[in-house]
Amino acid sequence: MDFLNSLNPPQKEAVTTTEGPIMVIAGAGSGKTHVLTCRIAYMLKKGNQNGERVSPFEILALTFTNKAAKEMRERIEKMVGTEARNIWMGTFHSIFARILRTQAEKIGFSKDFTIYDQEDAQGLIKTILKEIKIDEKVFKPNYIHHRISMAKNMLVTASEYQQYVRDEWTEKTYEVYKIYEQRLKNANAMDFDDLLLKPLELFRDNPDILAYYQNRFEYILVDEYQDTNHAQYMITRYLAHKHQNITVVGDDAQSIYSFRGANIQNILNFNKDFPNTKVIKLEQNYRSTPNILAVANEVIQKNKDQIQKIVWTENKEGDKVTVIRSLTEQDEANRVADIIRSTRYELNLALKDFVVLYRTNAQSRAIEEGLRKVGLPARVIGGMSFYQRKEIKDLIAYFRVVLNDNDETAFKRIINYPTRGIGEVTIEKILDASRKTGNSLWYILNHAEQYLGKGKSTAAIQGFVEMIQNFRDYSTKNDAYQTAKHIAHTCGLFKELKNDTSPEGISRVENVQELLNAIKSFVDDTSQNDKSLSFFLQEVSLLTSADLSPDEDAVTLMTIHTAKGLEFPVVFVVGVEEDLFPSRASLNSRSELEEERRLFYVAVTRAKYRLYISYAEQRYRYGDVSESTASRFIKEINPNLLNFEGRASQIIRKHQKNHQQYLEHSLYQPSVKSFTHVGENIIQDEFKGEFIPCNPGDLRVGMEVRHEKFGKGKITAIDGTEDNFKAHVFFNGIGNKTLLLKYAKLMIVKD
DNA sequence: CCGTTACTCGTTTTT
DNA sequence: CGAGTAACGG
Repeated sequence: MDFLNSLNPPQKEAVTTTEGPIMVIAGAGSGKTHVLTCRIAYMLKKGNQNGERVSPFEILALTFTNKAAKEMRERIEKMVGTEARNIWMGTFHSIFARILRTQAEKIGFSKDFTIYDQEDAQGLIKTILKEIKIDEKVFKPNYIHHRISMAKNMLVTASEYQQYVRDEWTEKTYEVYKIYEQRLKNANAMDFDDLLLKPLELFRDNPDILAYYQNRFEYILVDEYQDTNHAQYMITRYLAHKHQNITVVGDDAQSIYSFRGANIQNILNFNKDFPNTKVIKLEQNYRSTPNILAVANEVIQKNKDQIQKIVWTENKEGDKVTVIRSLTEQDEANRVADIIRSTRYELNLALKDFVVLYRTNAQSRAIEEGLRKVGLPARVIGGMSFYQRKEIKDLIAYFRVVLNDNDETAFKRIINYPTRGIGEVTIEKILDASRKTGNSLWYILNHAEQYLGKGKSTAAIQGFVEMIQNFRDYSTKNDAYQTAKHIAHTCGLFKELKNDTSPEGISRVENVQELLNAIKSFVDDTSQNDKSLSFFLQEVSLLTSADLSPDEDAVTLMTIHTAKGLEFPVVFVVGVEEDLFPSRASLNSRSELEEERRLFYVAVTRAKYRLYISYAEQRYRYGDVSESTASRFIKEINPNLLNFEGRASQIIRKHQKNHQQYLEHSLYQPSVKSFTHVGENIIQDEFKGEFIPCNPGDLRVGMEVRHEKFGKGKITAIDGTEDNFKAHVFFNGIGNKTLLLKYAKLMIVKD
């Protein structure tokens, strides 16, 4: 196994320990993906520890994005060949959507169930609010949806939710939740949360099915475990129950999705559920320079909730981290553009080696504009993704109606788009009739005359019904692409869009064409055997912004959340200002503030060679200017690690003062952590052993040392020459220090 | 029934 | 500022 040589000892252990529960705490840039890849390749090629062959069909690997899965699969394929294609690998959502499709009847759905995205779900909630006359100005649909979603994540069903009702809010949520679930079911639709909930229901009520999957998935791997929610946690627990061969990989310091229900306790409590868990820590970073890492370590150290670990590196020193202060956000964008323009030649980098990261999608505009002005192409990831565009969703709604005649949300979207004389009043009548009689929308539409009488509207409806019927017939005789093309040209959408000759209008036509192309290549894809339109829609509805990656050479712009798991030679983190990052909404609670800090940690650790942290003193908010100040996260960094761009001396002095004040007066306390037992074990490990005196020459990067004054720390780098050896040491709760070995009496910690 | 115009409100982050 | 909604006139 030649690739084992590329692994350090803990990595090797994580790869070759095939049996039993394992938790890998993988610091940023510690080769986590490499380990996962090698681990699977190792099992396939070499078999398990008992010397048995492992088949790819027995491995289930759950990742955070489809892109991560795709990349991992490709890398494994390079190592072991085409059998890699047979591994079950994907996001929780896509894997279980696939399983649900084969088992849908068992839980009262048909296999062509529709997946409702955020917009669909919220739209449905909105109509429910209207129907039961709850003021949507007070009880915001998105907020209600969030509460329902959280409840679902916690496996609280609508009827169980009743016991949590204590005020007006929970009461309304309860009312809506009940109807919402009913309506989803009637529509033969599931929302994102259902894709995790329904499998659990399926397993709970069908022990034979559970047993089947438990047997089948002998080895389970979960990546980004720190961002799994309770439902995902339960799924893995169910599935791993029989074989107990579960490997979870994660980094508590990179847990940034609690707003989506991610539960950090999953990682902290893992070995309660799997008592013989082997904990492996990967702490050597292969990505970033010591300077970048020092900044990251120093900031994250301010968090109370964390598993103690020290990420260190042997990489070359590199440049200091640069802090950029700008007057306005335009100014900020110009500077970023300027730096990219000059650095790309200086460092001989491609444009796609640069990334600009921000806290909120809204910030992308100014940066885009700044880059455009100097002629640098930019690629904005996220925000409104392709499949969320109106014209795309419109066409997809036609597909959905053709496949699933109960899909209420899709019906409402297209019944009068393009306009065909079926107005609001008429639609209301139809919905009303459906609700009153309990008949489906499709049924009412088919018997329009009976419910609405004869008239213009009824004729229009009959025309619509005929059209859909025609599409349905067509779809049974033609493939997905032919069908899609036929629908797009016949439903009037193309005609409607072509009327608009503005640049945006033209781009909309192109987008629709692009969707058709995507379906064509889906049909032509030989590695895919399910070629139905239905399967295409399923795949499409679970795409992430990170999943789309055209390979043009352009500067990448995205949110920090989207950047998780990626790395770039040069990183700009922009808008690092109070009230923006950390977000104003997070200031009320410690845990939310700590999540912001973890987010900052994620941002910083994306950088390989150069990192710029930028803030502007003025920024547009809600259309008018507002003043802003540097984020506390900047002040938490030791100024010795930083370079200040612009009116330097003045700013440095100010910054040093800030930092000093911060250390003296702030809430900052050396880390006395609140740990669970996992954390405690890890801490205890670090405190056992004795100290031995040493000569400067004995010290190596990665060693644990003890300093008289600063206590215990880990060497993150060594430089200087002969007499002047300097060690960069990261001390627990104190941060980075550079020590002259001549003077510092360091002791090696021996275990 | 349809399209235009005036107003309100909001920003976290996304499978 | 811009998206999304309510109100109005054709």
